[in-house]
Amino acid sequence: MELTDRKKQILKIVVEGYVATADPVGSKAIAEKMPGKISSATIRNELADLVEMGYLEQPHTSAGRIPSPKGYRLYVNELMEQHTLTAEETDSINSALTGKLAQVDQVVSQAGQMVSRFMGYPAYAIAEGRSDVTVRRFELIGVDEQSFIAVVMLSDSRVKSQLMQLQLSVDSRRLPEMGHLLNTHFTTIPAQEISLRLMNLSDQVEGSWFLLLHQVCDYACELLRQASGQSVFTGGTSQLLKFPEYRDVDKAQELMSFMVDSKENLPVPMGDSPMQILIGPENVNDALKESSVVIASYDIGDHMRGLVGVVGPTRMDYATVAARLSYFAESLSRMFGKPQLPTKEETQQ
Amino acid sequence: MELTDRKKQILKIVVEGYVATADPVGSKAIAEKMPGKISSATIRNELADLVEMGYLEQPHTSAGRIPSPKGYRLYVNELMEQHTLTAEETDSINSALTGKLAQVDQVVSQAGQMVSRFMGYPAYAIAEGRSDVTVRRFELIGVDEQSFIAVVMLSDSRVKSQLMQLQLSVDSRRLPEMGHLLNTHFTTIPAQEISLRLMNLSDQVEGSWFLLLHQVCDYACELLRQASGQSVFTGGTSQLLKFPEYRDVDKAQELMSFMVDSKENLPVPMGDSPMQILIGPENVNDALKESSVVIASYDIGDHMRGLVGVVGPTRMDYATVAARLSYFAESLSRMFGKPQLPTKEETQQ
DNA sequence: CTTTAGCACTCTTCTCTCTTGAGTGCTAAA
DNA sequence: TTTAGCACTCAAGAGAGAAGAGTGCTAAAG
Repeated sequence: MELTDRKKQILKIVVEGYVATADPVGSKAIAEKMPGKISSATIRNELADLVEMGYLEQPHTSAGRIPSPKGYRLYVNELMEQHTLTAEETDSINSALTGKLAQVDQVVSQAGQMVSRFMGYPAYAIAEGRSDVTVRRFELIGVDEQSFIAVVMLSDSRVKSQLMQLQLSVDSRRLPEMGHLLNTHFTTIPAQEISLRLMNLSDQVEGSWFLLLHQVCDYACELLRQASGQSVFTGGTSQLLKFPEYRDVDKAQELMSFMVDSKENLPVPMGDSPMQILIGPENVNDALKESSVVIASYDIGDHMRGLVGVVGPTRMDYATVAARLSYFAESLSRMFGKPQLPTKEETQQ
Repeated sequence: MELTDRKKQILKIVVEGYVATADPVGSKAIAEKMPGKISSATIRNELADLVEMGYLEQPHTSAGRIPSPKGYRLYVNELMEQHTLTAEETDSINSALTGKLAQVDQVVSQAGQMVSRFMGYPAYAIAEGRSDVTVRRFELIGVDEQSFIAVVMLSDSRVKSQLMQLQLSVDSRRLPEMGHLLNTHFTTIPAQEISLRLMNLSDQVEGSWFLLLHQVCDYACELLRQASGQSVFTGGTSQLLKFPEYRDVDKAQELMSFMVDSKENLPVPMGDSPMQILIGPENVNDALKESSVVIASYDIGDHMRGLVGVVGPTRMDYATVAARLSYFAESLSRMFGKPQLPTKEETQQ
């Protein structure tokens, strides 16, 4: 059977009607929205075809039609009109972002909540870890006889620091020397290597100083470990409850606790496309089989990517969500996409 | 009318029965749990008295009784038996805490979720800000011709650092000099003062270096601002849905969005008691009038306090929650209560 | 004066049935 | 191929009846 233009148009009306009201759409309502005068009977014939082809479903014999996942997919791929953002929409995204631009880390952890607020759906943000992060530089700053600050600069240009106690009172004038030792032996190597080399040094450095090195190296390893693990932040899960498809408390809780407790299993985009839409059963994870996810990725620093995703019922306003989310992701790319340190090439010019 | 021991005992049975099952408790069930043989008719007489006195309520004429807020209050004040934690309970709290002890900031932000997990109720954590935090020390570390690291040590012993770009290429050998300038002019003073003094310096320092000072001072002011504002973290709000009193999606959403969007209004303890229980209408906030809150506070650093709270239906297992929460708070006090830097007195001994 | 047994009464909850109305599928004519 | 007409289906809502838990009251017993 052929998928005529008229069939497509009917499908589009059904999707948009159902997205707007959550009620199955009947032939009469469709007839009114179709250009030209077509009777509801004709529409019914077409609807029957669309059901047969798998683009629509009927909840029961005497209800209107609702889109099937396949129907949504066709809608998203071909029928959906580009939603152009209003000034209001872009403004509210911009203003929220400009306030918080301080630190990359913070933005990622807040992105989930921000996205959720703008989209009106639960959302999440993932910063993918990189296993190739190393320490670029150590710095030790003496504070008093019993404490010092360890500053660690990572190869992804993030800087972390922590106050540390000295177990034994030692002459802080030797701190620069220890810093030098750290910089010569423990930079640009992976975490496992750090532990190894530290062991080798245990003979060459006297006890109390070795403890200091140990403390700093532990801290560095912890940072590298954190950098290599991906971090996931969810936000606005309670927005789920406003959708009729989650009025059933058990369904709502299933998805909510999935988003909170099994964050790590939230979908990440396959391939390189900057925006991806997963509809209902297209999701691998059981908890999402009746929901849809829209994902957009953005650049962080040099070669890193982060992603933001929106979760909702399959009856999601894909056009609006996709437009807003991609704008949001582009904004983040614009803010953090450029390397934070100028590269060698740029410096030379 | 007198509140006899027997009446109290009946009240206790009603509270504990209702807390366990969420069903109104009938006279027959009570009679079976009472020591000695007392008929259900006698119990009914007592129940009628307890209702008259305001300790119990009946949802409708032919249902059992449920405790009123006043009844819960009496239970909490007098009747509740101290719940002693099992080894399992303490172990799981300890093990979760020991893993994350790295940084105070992180613990506060994760405490909400951790508490929620252990209690089985939604929870929150607040770190109260202090307005008297100042910068104790600045440190500038050159990275390359166009960037440096600003390290700021605050008077509450926290250390923060950030990578900064230089607008103009300047000789980084003068960085220590700038650091010295910052340390002599901008430490131990409040944020407003920093802005003021910076203005005064604008003449004395040449343009590009002034920009650098500006950048660092802005960062410091932002940190002080953050330190003075209180931060609130909620966790496990989706746990609400498992309680029958929140099966009504609208009620659930009201409380959930209150906990997420109006975090700042979550109750803080009055007075000095380390543990506080607010039952139903005792809560000031409308959104909490039908819920209860258990709050415990703990020490951070020298003279600071943080707090953790649990939110749930008035039908809450107060004995268990109180015991676990106070243990949790005590553990945090133990970990962070001691000043992170030894005080002068300790050093001199 | 307190406790108890007995019994009618109340009120929720569950189930079953009936009604209503939206929407369909099919047929036959245009 | 389109349309009008009509019988049919099914969910949702309203009522009615039955079941069951628990009460309140009364009168007798301790």
